[in-house]
Amino acid sequence: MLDKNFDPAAFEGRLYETWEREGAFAADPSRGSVPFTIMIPPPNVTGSLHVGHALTMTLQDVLIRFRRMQGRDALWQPGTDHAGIATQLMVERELLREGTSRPAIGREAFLDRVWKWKAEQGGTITRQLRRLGASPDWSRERFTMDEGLSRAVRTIFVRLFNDGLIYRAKRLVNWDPEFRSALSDLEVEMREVKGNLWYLRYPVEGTDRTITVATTRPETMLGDTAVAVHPEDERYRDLIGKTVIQPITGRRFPIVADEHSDPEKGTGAVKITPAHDFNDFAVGQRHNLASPSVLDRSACVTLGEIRGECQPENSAFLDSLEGLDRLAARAEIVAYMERIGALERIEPHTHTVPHADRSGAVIEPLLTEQWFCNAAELARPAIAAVEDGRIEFVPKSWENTYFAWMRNIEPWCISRQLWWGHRIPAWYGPDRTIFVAETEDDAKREAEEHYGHPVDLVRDEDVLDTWFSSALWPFSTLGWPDNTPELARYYPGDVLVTGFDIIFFWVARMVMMGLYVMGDVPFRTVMMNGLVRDERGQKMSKTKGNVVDPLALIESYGADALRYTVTAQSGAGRNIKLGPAMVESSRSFVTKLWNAARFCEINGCRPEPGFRPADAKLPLSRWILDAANRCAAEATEALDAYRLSDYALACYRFTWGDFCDWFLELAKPGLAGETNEARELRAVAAEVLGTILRLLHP
RNA sequence: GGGUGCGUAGCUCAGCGGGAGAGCAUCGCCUUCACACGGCGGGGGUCACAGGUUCAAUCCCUGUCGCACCCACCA
Repeated sequence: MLDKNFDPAAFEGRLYETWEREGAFAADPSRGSVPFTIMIPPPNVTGSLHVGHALTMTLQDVLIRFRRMQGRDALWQPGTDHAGIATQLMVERELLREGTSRPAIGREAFLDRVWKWKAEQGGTITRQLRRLGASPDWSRERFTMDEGLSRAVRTIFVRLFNDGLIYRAKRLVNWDPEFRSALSDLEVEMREVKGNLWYLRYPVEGTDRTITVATTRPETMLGDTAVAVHPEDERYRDLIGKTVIQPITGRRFPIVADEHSDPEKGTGAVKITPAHDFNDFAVGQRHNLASPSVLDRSACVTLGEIRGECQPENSAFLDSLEGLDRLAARAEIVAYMERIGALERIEPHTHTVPHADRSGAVIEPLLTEQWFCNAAELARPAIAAVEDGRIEFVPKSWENTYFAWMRNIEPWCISRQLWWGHRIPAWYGPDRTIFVAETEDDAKREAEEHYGHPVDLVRDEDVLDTWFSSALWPFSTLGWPDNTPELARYYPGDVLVTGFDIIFFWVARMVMMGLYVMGDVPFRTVMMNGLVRDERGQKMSKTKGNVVDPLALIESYGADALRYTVTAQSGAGRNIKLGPAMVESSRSFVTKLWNAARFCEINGCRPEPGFRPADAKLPLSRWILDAANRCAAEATEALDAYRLSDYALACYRFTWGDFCDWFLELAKPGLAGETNEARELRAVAAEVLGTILRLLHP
């Protein structure tokens, strides 16, 4: 006898173990059926399950179970990501707590430490996915730093390099001074900050005039190489071409005319610091200006590059700046300018300042040598693939977002000054000639050929952006570069399900790499799911304390209740609101279903081996069977079209409204006994219950 | 500055050219032998606002306001 209240905790774990043990989730290339592939967005290996995962993984699980039930050879490829920056940060913090640090223990020991951390924490997320009831083929689990996947990374790096699509260049990059690494544009987050606008007077040489520039970062004035004014600006027209004298260093540089200057902003005259500002860098290129760096990798003042040009009278002050943090230097410089009467005024000013999304540090644009990927070249076929419909987004409106970014894509900075990640397969000869090869031996051979004799090579210190290996996920997990049966069978995948927050980070780059390496798209449909918010629609964050823990919800209400909630809420690409109240109402549905099954059991409604639905005679039977068919058709249609909430609601309506409230209530009086009618009703009840269970299985 | 999405019952949302809907909440009744995590019944909306197209507009167009998010050069 079933208990009247369903206790999910007692069943879900046991049932899952049986499923997994019996290989119910395993894809089987030797099966004859048509494959159906979903690549899991690999979660951070040391992460834990949050509501966003709960949503996206549930939706994928619904789709994969649906196709599996249809007899397709369904592969849901699981795995985890090494998450370079995030993981390294966590381990570094742990080291700091122990009173040591990453530089102190050295690269090798540090990497050992991260692997150890991974070994300890690595199982958490996959355990939690199991608790959610997700059904990927665990026997094929991969990790982005597995030997196989690492080989894929090296192979593609070499290929892209040989094709001229990866190159090393000295460019202005987003620099995280706290983490001391370059970041890609995507890892930068603009935040509004209250600051000041300092108006600084620069004397114009050979006149008694000054020109006033406004800046939010006075410390960068040390690296100025020009003042720019708009060519049409009447106020400054006569000053164009004249020379200004930097008040602190005494360096001389021209006043140039450039469209970049906006007469409306500040004073209309802007100081140009090519080495520390992206716009200024562009201006510098147009006017052939030098671009001396005055901040080092920790964002501390370094005057090496300009020292020779400075006037000796201020060397005491300049010496005092050397090595100062940028903010300390800012204060000193402002004070100095005020002392010499060159500070016109200070205006409070709110502006958006770039921050590193992980460390939170203020980004300092820095001129450094980095590895870049020519994304524009790779983007061209990737744009075409969406234009001509080989890839379709659901909902379609996301295609515009994709296009907008892809059509204006900037070179992708792929090197990171981290230790945890795929080390760049590049070696340098004694004269800094670069040898890119899959292995050190290959590099040495190339070098020997180049120099005519064996030489010692030094390997590049940097590692690759985490997203570089993620971009290869759709084929690297299937064994590429080897020509495996899996690769032939499961590539390209069918649908990718993910949040729109990583459309550029991941989706776009998978398309680029898939087309470049495989000559075909990595998936045909991209289903975008929304972000999960709290019950009032607010973003969840630890500081607000409104984070909902999916595991707590599972404990209280059961995995099915949570899964049903997120599926029913997941309207096409829109954000979903999630809180205990909603899961609670789903739990009621689960209980309702449980009790319907219990009712059938109590009343002896068991599947009749000889029963055929077409033989049903009673109007009630025929009606419910017909309704069940319609519900099944509706559910299937909704799932085919990726309208998962419609699917969930159709099942809900039929189960509760039609089956429980009408059919079971009306059938009650006639269920008992051995009449033909009673036998038919019992068989129909069992039949329809079976349909419902199958429909709701996903 | 550019762009996207959303504003429909107290809440969450569906509908998207001709009857304003669902679930939850609420109210009333039901101490019924599957389920009170239940059953039956009821109340509740000038479909953000202003114009326009149409025989007809919540639905199409234009504009306004409000909310959210994305992109963008930190003067």
